[in-house]
Amino acid sequence: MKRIGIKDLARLLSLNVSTISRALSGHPDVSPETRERVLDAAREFNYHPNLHARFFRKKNSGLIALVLPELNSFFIPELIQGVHDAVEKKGYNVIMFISGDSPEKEAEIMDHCLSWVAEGVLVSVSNRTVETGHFRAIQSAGIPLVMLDKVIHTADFSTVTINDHSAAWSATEHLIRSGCRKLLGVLGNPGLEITRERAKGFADCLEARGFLPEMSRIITIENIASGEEVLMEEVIRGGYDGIFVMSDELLLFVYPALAAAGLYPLKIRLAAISDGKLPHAIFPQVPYVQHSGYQTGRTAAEKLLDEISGKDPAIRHFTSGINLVYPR
Amino acid sequence: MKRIGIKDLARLLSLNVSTISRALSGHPDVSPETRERVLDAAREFNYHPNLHARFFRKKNSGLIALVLPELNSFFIPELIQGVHDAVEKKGYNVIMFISGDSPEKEAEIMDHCLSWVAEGVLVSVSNRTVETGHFRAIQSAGIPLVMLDKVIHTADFSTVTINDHSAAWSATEHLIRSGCRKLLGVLGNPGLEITRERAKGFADCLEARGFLPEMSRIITIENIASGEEVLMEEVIRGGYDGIFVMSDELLLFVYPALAAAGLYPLKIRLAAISDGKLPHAIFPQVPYVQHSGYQTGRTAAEKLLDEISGKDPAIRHFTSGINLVYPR
DNA sequence: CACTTTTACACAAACGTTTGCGGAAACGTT
DNA sequence: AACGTTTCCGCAAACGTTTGTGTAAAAGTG
Repeated sequence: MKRIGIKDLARLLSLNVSTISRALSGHPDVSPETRERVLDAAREFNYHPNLHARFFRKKNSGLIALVLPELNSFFIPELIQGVHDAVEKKGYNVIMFISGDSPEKEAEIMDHCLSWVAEGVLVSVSNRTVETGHFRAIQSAGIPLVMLDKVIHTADFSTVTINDHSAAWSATEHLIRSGCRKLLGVLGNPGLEITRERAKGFADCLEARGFLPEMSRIITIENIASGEEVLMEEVIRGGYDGIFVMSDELLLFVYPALAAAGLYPLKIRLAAISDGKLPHAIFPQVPYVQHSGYQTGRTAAEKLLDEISGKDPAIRHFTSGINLVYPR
Repeated sequence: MKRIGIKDLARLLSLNVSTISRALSGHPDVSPETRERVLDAAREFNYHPNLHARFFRKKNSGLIALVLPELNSFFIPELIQGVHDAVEKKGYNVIMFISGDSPEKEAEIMDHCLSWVAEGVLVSVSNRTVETGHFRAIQSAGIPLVMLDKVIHTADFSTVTINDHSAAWSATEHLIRSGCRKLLGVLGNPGLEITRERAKGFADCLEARGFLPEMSRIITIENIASGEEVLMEEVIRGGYDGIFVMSDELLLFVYPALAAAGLYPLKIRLAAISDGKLPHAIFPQVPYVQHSGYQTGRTAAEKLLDEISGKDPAIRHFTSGINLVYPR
């Protein structure tokens, strides 16, 4: 029942602890025979190194902290998977924190990261965060920090996002090419950079294609509960023939509302930004600009690992590739 | 830049390390004035306790390991959230592992849990796992282990699942009550307990309601790519007026296929088991029996915490509540 | 006042592991 | 045979924290 340690093995084999340690870590200073003896004993008594003791002594932790505002988003699982795959390959483990979209909680979590001696921090910033002091504290402790998905653009942190402007542009252009002449943009939380960028992409595309101001409109859905009402009122009054939907979360209620009103697919076209699951599930399939959560997570983690190993200490801002997916 | 420790504080305040430690942990053996001095200094030099050192000394880790086969499922994020909420309340942290559905990887992960001195392990078992030796190893090291969602039913481990039999029964009964007279069950991987239970619930309900064998059929979709073909062939030949869909993953392609063929919602009714996101997104909304990933994760984590604190060491099998959700 | 008790701190050991250093034995070279 | 080298292992310190024990000084007690 008692956990067996390096000392126990030493006693059992009448060797010194240092020899056991070196045998297990493949140090050349130990003969092949004793190495075998040690490995056999370790297996027999199923020895497992105490990582707390090891990391405590070696002053690193093998931990990458992943901080997320919440988990309900569509592409978060893929993001986690991407992070996980990247860090696992280098022998790191992931310790996960959830800020619940609270800046105070986020600050607490940063303290936790310091306490855990995380070797790197990946953070998708809470929607309500404006102050970045708690992030800076991490950095000034010498711990690399990379923001992903939901980011704050400053010169202090590396970031990985999808190219929101271009994604929105691309989806909008698809609507125009399909023949739409009056467009509505449905957007989320206006405080987020992601929203502003997508709104800008939508607007810029319209301007570039010669749309007059009265030929398009943007509405903001902040409260999902009352959103449907707001949406339908605008749709009925506006006479739109195309709607750009900024996210899966919004598509989740825009589609059924329009379908129930008999507007989709007959009177109104849709185009969305999505990871692809939801548009594929509804009928007729909604064209969408795909953004990969996996890619986002993976890129961010790899950049973080580069910073940890000192390979690329520069602050960089990545945008992951996007591509338009038409209904089959 | 250098990390500041308890010793540094001691030197700065010309106190002994033990006094610092006790001051920070609120031990009564330290006067209010010095406690204040210590706390002030800790804040000023932003001291953060080294958890590796602490846990190493105290022989616990504050870590709960969460082991999942993969992250693509619909209700996994909610499950994670449920686990997270429950353990966080007790001051634990979550360290996450992904087995990629490989039993070998799963065994490796169990070793990792031992090395991390996890205080408890939550595991959703890989689809391909048959041997439970690696789980037993965890237990014999004195670490509680609870299985959730995807479980193996033995007398050795506590489990938390949804009540698959009853959920399937309930969905099936809904179809019958709605007037369906020829039913198809669409099921997933037949190797999983979850599939067998849901198949049984479907069949048992039909039998109880007096359906003759020729009035229903079950098909198994193992490969999602070729699934649509299999499904449509059966549907066209069978003349069904109701389909029971076992999971979100399956609904994801059953719905568009039927809709494209003009069968849903006109000729065929659907009923599913789901966490509720997807059925809400499609139109007309599909009635579903709701199972909560959040509840599953939370219940499992709470049971685990009880076992850790010695409050309820008995092996128990929980099934979380379910309820039928009609379209609005 | 002489005593016991309490208060508030210091001292030091321990947790499991890694690692620089030292050294005996074996081997290789003249 | 005398020396230098290499091989293989032991010794002991160190990492940051907690905690049992020791102890002066202060406070309480009769």
